[in-house]
Amino acid sequence: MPEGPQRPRRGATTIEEVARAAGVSRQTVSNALNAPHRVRPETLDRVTTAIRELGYQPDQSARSLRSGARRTLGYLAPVDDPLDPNPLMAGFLEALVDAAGAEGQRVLLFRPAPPAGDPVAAIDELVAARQVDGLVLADVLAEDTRIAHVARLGIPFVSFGRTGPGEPQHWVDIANDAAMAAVVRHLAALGHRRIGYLGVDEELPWMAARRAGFLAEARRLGLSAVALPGAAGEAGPAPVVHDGPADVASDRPADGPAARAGREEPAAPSAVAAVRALLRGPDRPTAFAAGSDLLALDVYEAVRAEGLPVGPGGVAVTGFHDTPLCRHLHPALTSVRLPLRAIAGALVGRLLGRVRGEAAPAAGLELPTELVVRGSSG
Amino acid sequence: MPEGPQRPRRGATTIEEVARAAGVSRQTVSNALNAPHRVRPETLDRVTTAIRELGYQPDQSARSLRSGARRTLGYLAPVDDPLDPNPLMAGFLEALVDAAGAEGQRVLLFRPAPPAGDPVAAIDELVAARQVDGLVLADVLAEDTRIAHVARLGIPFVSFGRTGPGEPQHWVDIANDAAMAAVVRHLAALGHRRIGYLGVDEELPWMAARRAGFLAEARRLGLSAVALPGAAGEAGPAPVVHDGPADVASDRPADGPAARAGREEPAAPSAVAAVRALLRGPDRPTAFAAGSDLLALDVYEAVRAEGLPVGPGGVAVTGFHDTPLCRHLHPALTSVRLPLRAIAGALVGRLLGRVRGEAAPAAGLELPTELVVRGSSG
DNA sequence: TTTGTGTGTTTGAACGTTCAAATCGTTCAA
DNA sequence: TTGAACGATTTGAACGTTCAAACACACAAA
Repeated sequence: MPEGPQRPRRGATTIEEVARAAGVSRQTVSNALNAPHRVRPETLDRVTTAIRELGYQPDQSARSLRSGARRTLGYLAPVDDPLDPNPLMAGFLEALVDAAGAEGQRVLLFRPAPPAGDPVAAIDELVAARQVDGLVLADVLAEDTRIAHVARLGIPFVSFGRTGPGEPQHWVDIANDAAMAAVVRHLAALGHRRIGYLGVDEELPWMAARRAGFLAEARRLGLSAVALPGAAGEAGPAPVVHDGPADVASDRPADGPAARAGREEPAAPSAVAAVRALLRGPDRPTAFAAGSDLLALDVYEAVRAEGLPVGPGGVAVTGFHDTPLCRHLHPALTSVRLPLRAIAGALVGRLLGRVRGEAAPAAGLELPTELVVRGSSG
Repeated sequence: MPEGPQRPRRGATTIEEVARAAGVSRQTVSNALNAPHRVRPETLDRVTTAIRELGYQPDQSARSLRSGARRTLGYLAPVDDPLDPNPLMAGFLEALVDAAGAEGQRVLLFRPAPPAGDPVAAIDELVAARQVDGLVLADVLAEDTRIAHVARLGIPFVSFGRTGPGEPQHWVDIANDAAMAAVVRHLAALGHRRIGYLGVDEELPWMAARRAGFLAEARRLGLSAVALPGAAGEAGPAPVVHDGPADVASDRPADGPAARAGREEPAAPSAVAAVRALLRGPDRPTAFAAGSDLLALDVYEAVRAEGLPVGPGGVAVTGFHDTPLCRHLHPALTSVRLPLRAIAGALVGRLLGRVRGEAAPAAGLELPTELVVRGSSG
């Protein structure tokens, strides 16, 4: 059973061997790599050739030890509800790794040690061991302890998701409210005059922003709008309703992820029931915007249960995230696509700026989304 | 605008300071950390206290440089079709990071540089820079060039997904065929005698195994079975059909990921059409197993389009992967849950064994799945 | 001729840790 | 009493790189 050659884990080519081969000193090889402009073109050529022929690559540990630069960014994976994971994390991570790679940086993934690990402790370990130059955080909440902690530590960081007004503004985020406003305009352009919104977990900033964006734009356009909390509550608070230019009543659903933790199967039917009730009532909405693609499934179900077709002829439906699910639905689901590559690029750019000690931009960056129109509304 | 204290990136506590504080030498501190049994209990106590009080953690770069151990595992993220990403990658990565963390290892994420990057080159870079002790590969195909390459390099590796018979057997995988056989038994136990299967991308080993497992178990139980290629083809090859103990005809759909690359929207409707045709035909199946949760959506659509209910009373449906989607469908979708934490644990265990130079197990490891029964079949 | 100013290259030291070998006591067998 | 063996600890060196400073040389200005 041949297993390949004895692996030469130790003893890879060093800078010294390259130097000897090129007839120069250690440092010149180092310069050729890190500051080519300091090396005479002819010498550079000789060194480059030697590097190529010997297949040399600097040992990253030695580099880091001496220079202090780790060339690695840490990504703190959010600990989300395994039953309700953030639907875009996989795609975001890919984009992040690509963006980092384009800048010569690697991405180190880490998580609080389960069970119920402390993210702050995980950050401390990584930083104390000097394994990363900077940190990328995601799923940032209002008053997030992680933000306060990394700011105190003084390690460069950025976040996908905006931080509070009193905190450092090193964030990149999508314009959740504007995205939902665009959805409302899209539906209005199709002739819809009474539209509904189905949300969930409204204490999450991005969810709250989507709902707010929906209501604001509907009011601006003089549409009649109904916003449903998607959470399960027997009697529950009254949904936000306003007609025409009336004022918006405020409410907050009582339960969130905390209340739902530990459940085996969520009480999704109540969301369906709420939408059905609306569809049966007077002035039923002719269109529904959902706060996520998965929530749109509940809307589909409610619409069909009421014997109506989903789509422009019946009840139009839109989602959020543009997950692969959208294309597999019938009709395919109109959804909001996030510019993950742009987000990742901006995050990496800003983070490296901070790592290099450049002055930080005074404000966060808000990126636009793209509405992908499909059969469910077009 | 206060920005936190000047960050002390350089100048963190070193082993020397700890040694001084504890009144011992460098090496004793090192021993206390790496080989506590060599240190007298009383001394160990003093050192441990000093470490805690000074908040010392060894610099990972210095450690790696001297000892050669990187304490980091590389995960080569597969470059999958962005329109059809592997649905379990996010969950698998989380499990992998946790399993690695439990062994004191970090996970470094890397990808071939886009566009159209070469995975082999990406591996070479990482290995040449000595940034990882071992590699985890995923989505392994038959005759995968990555496997041959890492075997040749001699770097320890493991794969999620089995390797070919001529290759090293350092893999962990789920029993795709057994999982689908369990689905068939589940449906048979519910009284179904004629069942259908909807697959896609059957040249992928795991998809082929699911299909094969379905057909084999159906035959064993004497059921009548129909397996549909889920791919879009106008006339397409005839689906595999067998009744009772008859022999299985073979076919292969003409197009796969390659043929589908670059498309904006997939031709999913044809899968729906194929299922509908089957449902309209004589001896229509009373149950359908799908090769993934997303494919189950097509089955739902087909069943409803034929005016039948999804569920035990009408046409039973099952999926694969147990994604969050399952719980949001109406009725909720019965699906096959993958033991991601067990897989990750086994992979990390085997990989570290190889890193330490222990003898490799002679064979791969196949882990069982779990059937989660929900409304669509229960 | 001397001095100054670059440009390109080399040399010595250092980064923080662990390895390998040496040292210092103690205990036990000869 | 010697010395062999062991356990606990220390010392010197090394891992492979980059920093900081020194050096060599060419060329222009005084």
